[in-house]
Amino acid sequence: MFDSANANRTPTTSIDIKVQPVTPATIKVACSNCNLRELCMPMGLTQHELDRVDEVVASRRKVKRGATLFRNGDRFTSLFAIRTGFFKTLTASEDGRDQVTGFQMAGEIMGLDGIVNESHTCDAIALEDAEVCVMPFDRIEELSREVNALQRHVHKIMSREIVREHGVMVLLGSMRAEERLAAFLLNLVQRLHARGFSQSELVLRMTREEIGSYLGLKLETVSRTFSKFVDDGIVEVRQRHVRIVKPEGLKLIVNSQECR
Amino acid sequence: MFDSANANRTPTTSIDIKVQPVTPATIKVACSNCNLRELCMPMGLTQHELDRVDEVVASRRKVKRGATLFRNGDRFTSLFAIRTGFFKTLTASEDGRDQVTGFQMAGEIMGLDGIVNESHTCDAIALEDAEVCVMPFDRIEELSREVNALQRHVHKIMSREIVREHGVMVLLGSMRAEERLAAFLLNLVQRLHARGFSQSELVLRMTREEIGSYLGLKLETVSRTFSKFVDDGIVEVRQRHVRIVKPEGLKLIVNSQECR
DNA sequence: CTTGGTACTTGATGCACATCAAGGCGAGTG
DNA sequence: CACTCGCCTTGATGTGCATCAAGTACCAAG
Repeated sequence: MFDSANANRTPTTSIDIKVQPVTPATIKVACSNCNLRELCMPMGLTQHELDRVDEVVASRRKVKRGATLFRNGDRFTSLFAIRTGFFKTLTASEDGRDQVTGFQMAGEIMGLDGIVNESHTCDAIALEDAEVCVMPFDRIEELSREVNALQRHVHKIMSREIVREHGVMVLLGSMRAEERLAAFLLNLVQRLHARGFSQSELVLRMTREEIGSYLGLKLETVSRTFSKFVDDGIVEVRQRHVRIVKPEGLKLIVNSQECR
Repeated sequence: MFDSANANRTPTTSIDIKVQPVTPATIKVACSNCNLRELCMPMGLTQHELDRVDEVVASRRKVKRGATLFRNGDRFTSLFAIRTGFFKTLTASEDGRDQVTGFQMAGEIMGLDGIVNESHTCDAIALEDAEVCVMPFDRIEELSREVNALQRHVHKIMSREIVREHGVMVLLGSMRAEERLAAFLLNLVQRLHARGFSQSELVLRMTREEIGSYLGLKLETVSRTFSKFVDDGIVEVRQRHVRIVKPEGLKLIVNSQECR
């Protein structure tokens, strides 16, 4: 399960959203040999279990930059593991107010919100061309009854999401603008680093407005705060290219909590 | 499973925290005849499944007002279903900043945050004398491999928590003080109403400061906002006793979104 | 090249909420 | 009864961020 990003993939045309059934004819691109498996697969499986887990991915789907993977109100059937690309999830309250509730990158799972009412409660939109593994949820449930490690893994993924959101609540409820942005940047590089990217350089896939929406700030405030960090020599910013010069500087800001 | 609050309970002394093993000697207080089962049990079980689910609750535990059920760093072993009483959960970031991340009432489940790392990441503190059902998580996992409805139920509970937190993120990220408090009150009465209490009257179990912490506001702001609602004739407030005079007034405030 | 559009930056001003400060109310206690 | 303590209310003032506004940089299309 949770197969994502592999060099061996079938060539595809660039139709906006395309479903590729996984059949014997398709070149085998299984979770078991996916290079993201440490990120999204349960560890310590037997070979037999690994083979079973491969069955979870029903198909793959390409999502063009700007396209929607699923949207609020869509019937829930599957979870999605990101193979490549970058997403945002948008939650809309009844009254039209909407807000970015997360940014997801390769190896992360989307769609957990849909389980309760069998219908999604947020929109998932690709911020760059992406490919996801489609994992029908009833198949996940079926298999996780048989493979204990998979069952535990599913529980952990959901629990991790709950804990992550606790962190965002603390951020939104008690941090000042500089602290929020510093925490955001640190979180991003940390996740990118876990995927083999630089610890100090990153390319933002989202606009200032999207960052602001996520952090509960206006885009002008995000921009100003970036500028302040640059003035203070903590980061260098050119467009969406960010280079963290003093990571300790950011950590210091997050832990300062002079306010509230 | 998820047995909570029942009239038939064994008499206990008032030792601060007390564990009551469920043995044949104990008067039978099973989920299957718990009056909260519609809230926290999967529906549509066969009698046999019901009997199995009863086994999930290993013991019960009383928690005095102000006492801690579990705290950040405690080893995770069990989920807790509230039988009676009212809790808050507090999340503390490394730097000592802490924040109320939720208020839980009878029929609700606590401890989901502990699954990922097998250790709790928040404190659960009783706001009034309470009793919880202790449900060892490995027993839940074991049984949910056999009872499909239970498996689905566990997934739904976790997904529901994720969706709830999305709502809080929107609240914290985009609402003004009045909107936050109005949304908070509406949420509370709605949940209380589902438990058979009044739709218009409620007793707050938490201080203004705790409400403020949850809503990302200072206690003075919470107090002032209450006063404003009283001036506008939307609610009546006497201490922690709140009477909602115009529920539409509150709904209007939540949906106004004039700001941000 | 020019043109247009989107994303971003920066300045000026205003406002919502925090902060600081001074009581008031109710409950428990000596 | 007075006393204390925790919790709450209310006023005065300050400030962090939103809002409004103008202008710049970059990119894609003509």
